Amino acid sequence: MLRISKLTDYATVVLGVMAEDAAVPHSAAQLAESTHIALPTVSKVLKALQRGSLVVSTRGARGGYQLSRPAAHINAVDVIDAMEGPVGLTECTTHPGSCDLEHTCRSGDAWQRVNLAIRRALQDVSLLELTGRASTGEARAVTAGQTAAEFAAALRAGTLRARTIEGGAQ
Amino acid sequence: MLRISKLTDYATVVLGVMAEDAAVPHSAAQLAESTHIALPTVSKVLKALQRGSLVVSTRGARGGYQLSRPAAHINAVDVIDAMEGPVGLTECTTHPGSCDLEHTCRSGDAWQRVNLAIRRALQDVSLLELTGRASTGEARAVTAGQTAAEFAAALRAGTLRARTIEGGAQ
DNA sequence: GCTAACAGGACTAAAATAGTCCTGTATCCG
DNA sequence: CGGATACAGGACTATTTTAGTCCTGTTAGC
Repeated sequence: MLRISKLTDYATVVLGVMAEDAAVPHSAAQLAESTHIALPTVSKVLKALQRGSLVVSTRGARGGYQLSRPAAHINAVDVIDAMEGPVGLTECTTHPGSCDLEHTCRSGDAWQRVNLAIRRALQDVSLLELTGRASTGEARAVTAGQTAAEFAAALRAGTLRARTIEGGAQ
Repeated sequence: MLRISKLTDYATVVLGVMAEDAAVPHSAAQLAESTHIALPTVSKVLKALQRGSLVVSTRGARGGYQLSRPAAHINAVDVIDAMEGPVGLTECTTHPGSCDLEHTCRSGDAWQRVNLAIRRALQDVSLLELTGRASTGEARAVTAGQTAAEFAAALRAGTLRARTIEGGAQ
C-alpha cells in the first residue's frame, strides 16, 4: 500500500548525514560519497529539498548545503511535501468535472479527511527519528503534536523490525 | 504526497454501489454502467476485490458480485490492501542487502512505524464513510479503534472541502 | 445445449519515476 | 584578475509502474 518514492527515501538519508554535523556545509559530492548514491541523483534531491526550504545552499568554492533548521524541527511531512509535492490521495483532484458520476462518487471528502489524518501522523515524526539518531521518546517531546499520545503507542508497539513484504494483488 | 492508485479509487466507487443494495448480486456489466467505468476495468477491480475477500462472486447466469460483509465492517485498509497489496512505504523492503550503507540508512524502522500509524488511521475509516453514505459519526461508532479519538478530531476539523491541488516539486 | 456471467492470464499503451547530462552563474582563493 | 569549486536550472532518456483491453476457459441457469 501507499508508498513513498525512492527519491524521498534518499532524501531522508541525505538529510540524516547533514544532520550529523549541521554546522558545516556539505557539498553534493561529499554527500554522494557518504551515502553511496550517484552524484547527479543526490544533486537532484538536494535541489528539491532547497526548493522546499529544508536546506539552504551556499555557492562557490567551500559552498554546499546545510539544514535550514534543527533536525528536530523537520518532520516527515516536510520531507515528503518537498520531494513529492502536496499531491492529494486521489487523482480526480484537479479536474472537478472529469468524474462522470459525481453523485455516486461521494467518496471525495472522506479521502481528503483521511489524507489529513495521515498528514498529522507524519507531522509527529521528526527527521531525528527517521534517521534513527534519537530514541523515539526524546524527539517527540520536541515536536509535541496533538496526536502524540496515540502515535507514541504505535511507535512503542512497533517492535516489528522486518519491513513488510511486497506483493499481493496485481 | 502519498497517493492511492486510480484503481483503488474506482474500487471504493464500485463497492459503494454494491453497498446500496447488498442483498442482490451485481454483475460486472451493471456496475460498469452505473459507475460509468469501462467494463474490462470494472472487471479487473472486482477480481482484485474478490482475491482480497471483500466481495464474493457467483458464477453463471444471474450471478454477480456481492459484498462479503456489511459495508460498516469494511475499512480503507481492506480496500487498499486488496487493490495494491501490502507493499510497504519504502522500497528496499524486499532486498535487505541492496542498500549499500545500511548503517547510515537507519531510517528503515521509523518508516515502518509510520506505516503502522497510517494503517491505524485508515482502519478507522469504513466504506460507509468513504462513499459518503453515513455521517462520519455513525459509522465510526461501529469500527471503534484506538485512534478514534484523535482521528475523529481530524474528521471534524475536516472542513476543507476542496481537494488538495496537485503540483509542487517534480 | 445455449446463454450469461465470472476466472485467469497475457498483452498493449500510457504515464510517472528515476537517473543523467549540459550550460550557466556565483564565490572563494591565490 | 583568473582559475577552480560548487550550486541552479532545465532538457533529456530510460525504466518501471499503472491503467486499460482482450482472449480463452469454466460454471451455472434456463
